[in-house]
Amino acid sequence: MRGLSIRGAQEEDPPDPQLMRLDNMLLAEGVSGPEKGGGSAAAAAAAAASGGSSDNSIEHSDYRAKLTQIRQIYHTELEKYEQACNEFTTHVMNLLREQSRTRPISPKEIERMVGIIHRKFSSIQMQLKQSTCEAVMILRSRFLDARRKRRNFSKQATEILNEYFYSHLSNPYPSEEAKEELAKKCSITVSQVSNWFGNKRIRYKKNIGKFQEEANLYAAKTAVTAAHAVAAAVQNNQTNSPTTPNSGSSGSFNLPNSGDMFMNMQSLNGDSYQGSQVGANVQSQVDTLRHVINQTGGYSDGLGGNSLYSPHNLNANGGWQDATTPSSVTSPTEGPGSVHSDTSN
DNA sequence: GTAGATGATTTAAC
DNA sequence: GTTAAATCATCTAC
Repeated sequence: MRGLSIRGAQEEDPPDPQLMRLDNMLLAEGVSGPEKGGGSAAAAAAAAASGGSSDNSIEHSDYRAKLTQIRQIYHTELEKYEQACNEFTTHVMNLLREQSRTRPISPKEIERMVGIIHRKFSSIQMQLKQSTCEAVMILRSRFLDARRKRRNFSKQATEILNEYFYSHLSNPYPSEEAKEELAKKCSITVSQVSNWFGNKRIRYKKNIGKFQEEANLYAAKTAVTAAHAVAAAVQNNQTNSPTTPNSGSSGSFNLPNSGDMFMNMQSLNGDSYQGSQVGANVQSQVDTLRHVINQTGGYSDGLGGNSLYSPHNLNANGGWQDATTPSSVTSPTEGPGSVHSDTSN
């Protein structure tokens, strides 16, 4: 009859904070909101976190596809529950209507019954929302956790990074510009470059012997180039004006002021070119050359702890022995802890 | 399946 | 903010 309405019961429902929280989350994740652009915020955040890799869009669409799947399931289930709720309410109302023929039924009693039904169904709905939220959280954490989809860098990228590392072994702290350059060359992000150098430094330091072979490889690889470049630099220095002969594609790595290593190299070779006038790429090549000279002249026992290559790079504390290490007399400006700029212009 | 390699993250120091 | 160091999670070669 007229009194048999379910509206009253719905209006009486106090706003459940837990339910509100779930609703808000589902809305934010694009599960319960408008159809278009669902979960875009989360996907965008995840995309940003993934570091902008080339397969980013694929994973992005994968995320969206899965989110859509969750959304569909949620809506189907929600619809089912609502339908079941309505059907059951109608059924109970019909029963009450029939009963009203035999006994008087007050509107309050009807309201109470409807209230019970709704509470039951809303608790089911709450469970649905909760499990949907959990599903979204799992999906999101899987998508956001970069470690789960770690990809090794390409061989070329690793080579570029290694070349830089071993040719700057005296101070393997690329400046921001150098990092950007390397990132561009390797098609990775600057933070990936930083990560790589962080990992490389610590792993190299921990086991120099293990990396000796690799160091030799990269040193030999660039030895010819270094020899040519140094020769050219010397020639330039003798014949040309003091302008920096810096046309390397790897950017300009200038030597601000000669360090121990560099000075050693000068005496080692007997050459007398000035570090401040030669492009810093030469300095890296000097590193390489020195290593090659040491390696060919020295005896490698495989452990490398006291090899000719490593000790000049690492100080007693395990830090990198650099020309600009604070303990050094020459230049107390740089070293671990500050952004190094052996490539400063 | 496993060991080692490797990229990413976390924590603490600076 | 960057860094070292430890750790995690995944990849890769066997």
